[in-house]
Amino acid sequence: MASGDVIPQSARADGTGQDRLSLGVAARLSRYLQVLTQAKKMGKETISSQELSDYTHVNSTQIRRDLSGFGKFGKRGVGYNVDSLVSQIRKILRTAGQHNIALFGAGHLGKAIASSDIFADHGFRVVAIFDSDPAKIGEKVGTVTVRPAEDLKHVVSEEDIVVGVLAVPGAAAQPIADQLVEAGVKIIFNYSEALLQVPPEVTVHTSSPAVDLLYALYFYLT
Amino acid sequence: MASGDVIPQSARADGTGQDRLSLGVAARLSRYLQVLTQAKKMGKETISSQELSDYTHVNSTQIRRDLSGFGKFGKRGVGYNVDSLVSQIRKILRTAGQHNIALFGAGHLGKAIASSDIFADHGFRVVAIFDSDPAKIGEKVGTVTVRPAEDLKHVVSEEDIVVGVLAVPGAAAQPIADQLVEAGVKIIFNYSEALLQVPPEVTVHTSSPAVDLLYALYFYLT
DNA sequence: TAGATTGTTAATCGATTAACAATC
DNA sequence: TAGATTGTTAATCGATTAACAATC
Repeated sequence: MASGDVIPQSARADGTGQDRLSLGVAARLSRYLQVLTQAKKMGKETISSQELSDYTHVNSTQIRRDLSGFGKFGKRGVGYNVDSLVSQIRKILRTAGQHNIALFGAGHLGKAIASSDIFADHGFRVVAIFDSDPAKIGEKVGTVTVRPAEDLKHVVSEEDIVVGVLAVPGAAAQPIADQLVEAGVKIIFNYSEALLQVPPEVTVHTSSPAVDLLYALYFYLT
Repeated sequence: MASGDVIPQSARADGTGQDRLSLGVAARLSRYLQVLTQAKKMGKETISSQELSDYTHVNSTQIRRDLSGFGKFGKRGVGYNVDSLVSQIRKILRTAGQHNIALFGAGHLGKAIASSDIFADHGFRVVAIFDSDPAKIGEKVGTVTVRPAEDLKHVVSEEDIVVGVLAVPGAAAQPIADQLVEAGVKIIFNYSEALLQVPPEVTVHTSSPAVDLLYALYFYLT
């Protein structure tokens, strides 16, 4: 009834191929990738499982285990080569390519997202920005021009967009989600606080910084 | 060496009291809280474990299990009362009160955060905003005036701030994190892509929307 | 009552960790 | 060589799930 869940099958993390990764392995590999991407920017050439552990809060044994399931990527006594580990993980996650995303909402949040490196670093490109406020149409955000909501369907198919990002107020989120679904978007990234109703084949990820904060606070308070 | 990790002890989720919750239970309870808060806004009075499951992507049996460890909060055949479940979970997470947060960076992202309900809904109040750009000092963001970085230490102790939120470019993040640590902040919420080095008693949470997206994409692509 | 949903059990599966030989 | 760190094993612990009696 609600957001389309990701239904994983049992997975073998042994690198033998066709099976899906388990939810946990896929999530952790994504996190390693984030740290590695950043480590690369900082000019780091190798990284140990212990360093990765410090940054991801994942046990170092588990990191070595996760990685060794797909090959012998490390050098004993040295660690992992950052560059080659990045490409290995990208290959495993099959996210080596470029992916186009559409952003909805050209307010402060939308502008922050469009101008940040966060998505760009991982191969996501904001190729279209929409807003329902006529005053914002035509405005430039970075190199992209804000378009009216009516263009959505057309742009989604034209530009091969699979991810829609909602940077709008909670009250506006559901109607836009409906439009995205109708236009064929399969992944919705929801930055509003609204709970979205979508068909089961669509995945909704709701960003929840306050939830993360509550969680961090619990361990601080106890 | 890196971000301070949260080191949980073994926990009994049986409501008998003093022990810490496990990482998993605390994380899930936080997510239930987010959904319940939103459901309440939408005027919902009761909610079933199945509905909670639809929105959180957590198995409904596990939700009932998580909750029943602390008491019999539900009514068979009916579900859980939203209001009372919110206060029960707040009690369990010991986050029933107000918490003050300091925000660093008055750019698009900072403004988006300060004006959103996301933190406010969960009892977090942005009581101070800092920026290192002299041009921004004195500017109003919502009801809060942007202050110079020099005020940081003074404000943190004055206003009883435990959480610092970084909404600054990656290159600026580490020096500000250092200042926050020096001022006594114990939880840093990092919206930049930088990897932060902090002492072990400080918890860093790095927001990683692109990582979440990579992860969602993997399951879409396979 | 009939239908729905909780609370709980029992069985399984995956995550986690310590330890250490292999080896760079 | 000596030190460091991987790759891997084995043992444990917690998460997950199906199933169903209890009961609203």
